[in-house]
Amino acid sequence: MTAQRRVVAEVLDGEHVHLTADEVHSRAVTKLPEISRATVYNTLGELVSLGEVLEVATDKRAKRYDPNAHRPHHHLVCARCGAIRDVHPTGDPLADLPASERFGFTVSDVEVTYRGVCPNCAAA
Amino acid sequence: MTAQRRVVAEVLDGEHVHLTADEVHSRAVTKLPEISRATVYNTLGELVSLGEVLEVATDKRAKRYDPNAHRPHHHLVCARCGAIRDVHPTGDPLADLPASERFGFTVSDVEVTYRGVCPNCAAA
DNA sequence: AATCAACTTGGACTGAATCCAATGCGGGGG
DNA sequence: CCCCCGCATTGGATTCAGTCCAAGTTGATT
Repeated sequence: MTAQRRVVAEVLDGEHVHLTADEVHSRAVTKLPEISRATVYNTLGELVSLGEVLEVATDKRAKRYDPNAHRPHHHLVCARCGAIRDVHPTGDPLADLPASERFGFTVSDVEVTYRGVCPNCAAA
Repeated sequence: MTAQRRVVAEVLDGEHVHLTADEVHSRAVTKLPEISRATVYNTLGELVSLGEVLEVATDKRAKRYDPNAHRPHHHLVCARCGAIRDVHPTGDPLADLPASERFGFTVSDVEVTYRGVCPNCAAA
């Protein structure tokens, strides 16, 4: 546990939004000016493999990092502005995939992305 | 409708797999050697806005293009090799998102990605 | 045959992410 | 207490996907 990793963890923990790696980096820089982008990427990668943080790839722009890895949830994305909210649907989508549709895969996870237009963009 | 667009459409129609733009391009080149990457991107973009083809962004590598746009379906992705299969779950995930979880969004679409390990990779 | 708009081309450019060689740092053994 | 080794960090170069743009073609219309 180095100063750099602590700073990255703090940034993620501080704001419960979905930051890009570059956003994490620029916030980290304010706390530890000499931290490099490579280290942010490394640390984010480790946090992801530790299961502490989730990668979200809702658009094909930058990946976003979701610190809320422990409570299962899905995402609601605005098609206009890209805003992301965590949502908790009822029901279990995994149960909706019958064995005949699994093609021998060992299915371990499911990711649901709802798309729509947020109130802000709808008003504009 | 130009020769270039016909070729792109043929490539997509020919193999019902999920190709990247570059894969579409290299297949298109075998049929029409002077076709450029830019044209493939343009044409894919148009097909997407016409609703003839779907973009799939399962990982953060290249977008993939799914010619099966007319029958609603979702995707099952192998976490190891990246293979993608179309699947048809039962139930309607849109119905599983209560109004209280919509935060005022006009929700129009939902995309479900199942992740697991395919039989091939499980064997290896 | 002339005109003009739409399409295509290819090369430059951008943004995101990764790679890599060099440097720095910290903790354990002497 | 100091040195040394290994791991972490750095930052610059590189890759990869995708977009942009100015110039060149094509083809439809008249």
